[in-house]
Amino acid sequence: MLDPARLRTQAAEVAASLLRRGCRIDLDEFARLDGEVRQIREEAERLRAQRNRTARAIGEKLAAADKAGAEQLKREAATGGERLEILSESLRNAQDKLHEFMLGLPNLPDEEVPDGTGEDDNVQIATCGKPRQFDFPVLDHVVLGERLGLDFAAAAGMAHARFALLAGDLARLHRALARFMIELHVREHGYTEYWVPYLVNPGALTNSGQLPKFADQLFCTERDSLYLIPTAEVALVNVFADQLLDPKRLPLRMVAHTPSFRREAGAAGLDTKGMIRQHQFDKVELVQITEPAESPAALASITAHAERVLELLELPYRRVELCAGDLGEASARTFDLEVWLPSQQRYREISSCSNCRDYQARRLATRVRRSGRQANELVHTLNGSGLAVGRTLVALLENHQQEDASIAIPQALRPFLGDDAVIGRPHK
RNA sequence: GGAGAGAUGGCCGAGCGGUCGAAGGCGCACGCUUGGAAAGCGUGUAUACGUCACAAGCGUAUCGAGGGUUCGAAUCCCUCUCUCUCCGCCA
Repeated sequence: MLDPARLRTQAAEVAASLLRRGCRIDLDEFARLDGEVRQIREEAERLRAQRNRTARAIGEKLAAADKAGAEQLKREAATGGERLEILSESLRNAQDKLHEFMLGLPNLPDEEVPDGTGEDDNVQIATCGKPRQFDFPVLDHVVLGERLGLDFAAAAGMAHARFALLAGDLARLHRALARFMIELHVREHGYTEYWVPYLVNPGALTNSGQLPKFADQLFCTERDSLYLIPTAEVALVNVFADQLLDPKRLPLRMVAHTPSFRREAGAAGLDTKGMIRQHQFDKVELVQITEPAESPAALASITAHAERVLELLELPYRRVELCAGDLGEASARTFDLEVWLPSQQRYREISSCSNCRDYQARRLATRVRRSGRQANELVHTLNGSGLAVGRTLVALLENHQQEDASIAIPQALRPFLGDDAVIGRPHK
């Protein structure tokens, strides 16, 4: 959510900023809704102040044993209640409308964010690692995976399209990857591990920015009105909802390994083959909660933490900065990490690291306590995938395949895989 | 799912129709004390919104949430949510 005060005082700047990401705000509508709220509230507060004064006076009369005076005041106070009731009702309505309007607005892009309207305008910042030259025909992860225990038919049979099932060494590899990532972030990057609910209520999703706009992308349990998390970010960021934090506790670094569930509505025809785009995928998610001034540095750190995973797994990748038009709803600035896929001869997203500044914090009401007469402040929140486990599995299979279709395991991962150096060697 | 108990400020905990935004303690901040620290002593310390200069002051709201009774509700009534205990079921 944007700062309503800023929208009042710097309307033109806000509108221009939103326009960069392709969002046209109706400033007149805002002014109308906001003005209505303020006008009604002013009158309601005046009436309430009057009522409170009278009630206090009655109390004083009674304390002074002035029964007659108290009765007199009571008679006066009896009128005017209906007007206040009407005002309260319309105030509630006006506030709801304003709130709904505000919930529809995305975050403002940071000034450094490049212009652009979509994916094609994103800016490559760096490439890291060289795509390997193969001296044999490369196989894609579906062919490689099926040899090892990847089974889409079984998954579709028991669930639906866009679900996968892993067996044997592939399931072991998947588990090893997740453990490797989370241990790295906990032991070397200073994150605290969380284990969180995979079903959350609408309030949690509104706080993190998924609702009300993106309900279509979420799986919902009809009977209980709970939603499956589309990312652990939702759960992690809500841990500190409604809290006033001691600045000494910041920055908070949190990591969780969870499944993520996405309906992928509107993605018909995209990545229909393979494990790239699934309804359910595991992800190791990083979240940082920081002092406002620290969030730019934190974005750099969270991105570096995700990159470290790719480096240790010896996977070639590049870092891309999203243009204003491609930013996620809550993000002010985002770096995507894209891993090289030999079968596709291109880089594919494997991590997205975002600084949401105070956009989520405002909905969450997560603040830092300031001493003296300084006003308390909203924290900044950041999130990044460190990494998407399924896509990492895909990248690992393809990049580390050998001529006999077995998979070489990078050194750093071996301790998590019973020290195996290769998996899927053909049987003699 | 059944029965009972509870939900108060950053935390603990009193209050059970009026001057209660709320005693007391802890914590925290500042000061005194000290060679320095601890202890001790003193002072201060809820949040959000409005007005306004993001000051002071003033006003409004907030004692789990929503409704009700009343001139007036943390306190009384109703509904809901959550937590705990016991029973049932169960990975």
